[in-house]
Amino acid sequence: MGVPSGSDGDQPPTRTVTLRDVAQLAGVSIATASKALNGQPQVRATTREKVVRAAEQLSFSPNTLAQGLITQRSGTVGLLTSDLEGRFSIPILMGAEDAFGSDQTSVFLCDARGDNVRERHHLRALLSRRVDGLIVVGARPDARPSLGDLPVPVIYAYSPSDDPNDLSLVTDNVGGGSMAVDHLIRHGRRRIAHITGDATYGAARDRAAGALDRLRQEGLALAGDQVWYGAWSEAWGRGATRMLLQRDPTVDAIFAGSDEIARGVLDVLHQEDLDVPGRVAVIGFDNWNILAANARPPLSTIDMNLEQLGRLAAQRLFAAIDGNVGSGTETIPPRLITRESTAPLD
Amino acid sequence: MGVPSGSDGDQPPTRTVTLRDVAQLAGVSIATASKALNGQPQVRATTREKVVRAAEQLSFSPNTLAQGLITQRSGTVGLLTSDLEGRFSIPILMGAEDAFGSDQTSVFLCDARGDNVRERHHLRALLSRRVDGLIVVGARPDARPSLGDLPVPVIYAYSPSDDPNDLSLVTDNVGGGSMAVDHLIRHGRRRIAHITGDATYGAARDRAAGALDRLRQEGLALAGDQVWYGAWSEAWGRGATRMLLQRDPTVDAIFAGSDEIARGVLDVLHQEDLDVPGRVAVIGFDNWNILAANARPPLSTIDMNLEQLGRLAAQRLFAAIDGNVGSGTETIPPRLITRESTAPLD
DNA sequence: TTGGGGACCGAAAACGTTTTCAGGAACGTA
DNA sequence: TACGTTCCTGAAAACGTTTTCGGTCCCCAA
Repeated sequence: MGVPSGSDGDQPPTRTVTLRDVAQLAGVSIATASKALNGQPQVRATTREKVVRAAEQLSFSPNTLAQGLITQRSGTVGLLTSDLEGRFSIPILMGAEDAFGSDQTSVFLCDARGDNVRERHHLRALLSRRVDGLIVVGARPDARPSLGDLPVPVIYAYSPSDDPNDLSLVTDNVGGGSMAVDHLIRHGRRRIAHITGDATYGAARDRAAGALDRLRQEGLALAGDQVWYGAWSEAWGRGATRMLLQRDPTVDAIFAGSDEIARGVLDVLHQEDLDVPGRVAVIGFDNWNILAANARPPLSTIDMNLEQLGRLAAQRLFAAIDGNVGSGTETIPPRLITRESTAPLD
Repeated sequence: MGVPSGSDGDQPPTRTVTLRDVAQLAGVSIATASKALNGQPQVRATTREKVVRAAEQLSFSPNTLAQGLITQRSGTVGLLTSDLEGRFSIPILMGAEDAFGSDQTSVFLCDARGDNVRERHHLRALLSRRVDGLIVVGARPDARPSLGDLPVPVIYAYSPSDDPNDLSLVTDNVGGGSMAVDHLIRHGRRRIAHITGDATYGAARDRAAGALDRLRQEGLALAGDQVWYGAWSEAWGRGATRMLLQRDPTVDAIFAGSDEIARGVLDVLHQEDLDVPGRVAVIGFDNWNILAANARPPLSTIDMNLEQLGRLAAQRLFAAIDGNVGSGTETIPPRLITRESTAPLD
């Protein structure tokens, strides 16, 4: 277990091959070797060929540190997230990584764990590494303090910056809420209730606002007479549903503020022998696959398009690096995922 | 939305401050400035003070690219994961990031998405960036092809390398399986069944092996007469439980191969009005918090200590970078999480 | 007064690239 | 033959550090 051992082929400490080696093997100067490999036009086709072959033969790989030093572009960006643990950072991060990966930029991942001093520490490190830009991914969709003026462009994702001069990308919770309710209405539901999470989250209030808005347009009242704010948990979903059924047994659809809550809702509806979606339709929020797709029945839900948000953040960052800095808040539209927990009332 | 706008204070294009500026302000040479800031002894206390003050005043931050160029250490490592999406990579990644973050090393995150050519592409990029080492995080706990001889040390995490000369860190599935069954036995259970996932996963077979082993020690037979291999899904948990109850109604404990499966098991037990844990105890695997902690009742489970695995990977990589390269396979012990789905039979 | 030695400092080389610019070769034209 | 072009190549500077090594200054003992 972990036995120290010299690497297998204990070669004479093979210096990493440099451009000089390539040039030498190709019989040209370092300058032309560089130009040949970078596709500069002012080099004869035959010499370029020679150089390329030499580079391949030595399996040369240019030292990006050196390149970055002179071009003043490191080809790296920082991804500063406040909680890796949370399920929201990950898709954003995937989208961003994907968008960058197809370019030549590499991504530094930093997790501040919601700690401010850790964030500043990582920030220092990233700037010291001369990243070309950075994306700040928040933990919850409420505004966060701006990092202020930095020598590189910054994009805020998920949590918007509190400074309107920064560029922030956020999900559309109002739109999502109204989209969920719209879906239920289209399926003929009239007695629609809303159970959601912690009211201190802007996301909870926004989704509720969107839902109420859509109901009002239709001239409908909220079943259960109130928005059931509580916690982002399955247990709250169960508890609220019991109370709701007691207060208003005529409910025929429940919009849950998260898939977790929706799971709790489903659980109690089963206990009460209320058929889903025959008797009561249920729609969740987040499209957290493990919860939504495996529910019984599989859960219709609103997808916030987080991966797209991540990709867009990457694109906006590129633009900013190229000088097109933007500002303000851009909103990503959500997407309805229909599964079997919602169906037309017949 | 995204209106291009020059940055607020349109300062005269503020060149990033370099060591030369610090030296100049402090009235010393670049050399002494460097030595002063790096805590080299051969510099008078008063001059060091001057330099430090100048550096602060200009908020100097050393260019790590330049440093890396000459010290031949970039202070970066690559984290090459095959699927970010999967829930197993994340905790490992968190552990590693944490361990590195407390050091001065930054982490390049690369997601190969299970694609081989993407993996090679990222590998090239990382080597070009002169990372000091890298950690390869697999998607499933079966062996994966070695990356072969690289100019930097490599640690394989979760998925071991198929080359025994590499150093791999893996979870202990056999131990986990036996730990789960042991827990059930200690609670007086005698009719223990095992429902698990896809038999092509080494993890499934290993956990089953550990479970059977422990049963054999106790002279017990498996309830249901077989290991119920199937899929890593809630649906399979439900289906298998129904079959199991039909075949052997005397079962008093179920060891599920994953928390997802366990959720399905719980669901059917509730439908059948079999009290958990009064009548049947249930234990899961993975300690996937969202599923386990929110189950009804909260689910006892086996935690694979993935975060610790990530941290250990970071430590081993450090050691390797410092010349202490290891080889072979190191196993991380699992941990029992007891919640309310298991209890003594009375 | 001289010499030795310690403490401190700075000039310069080095890391591996890119880019500028001067110049050589080859060629066509007057 | 002389000259202007065009095409290609290479010397050298630059990027921002670290590190080596020789040098200066000062102090103290002989």
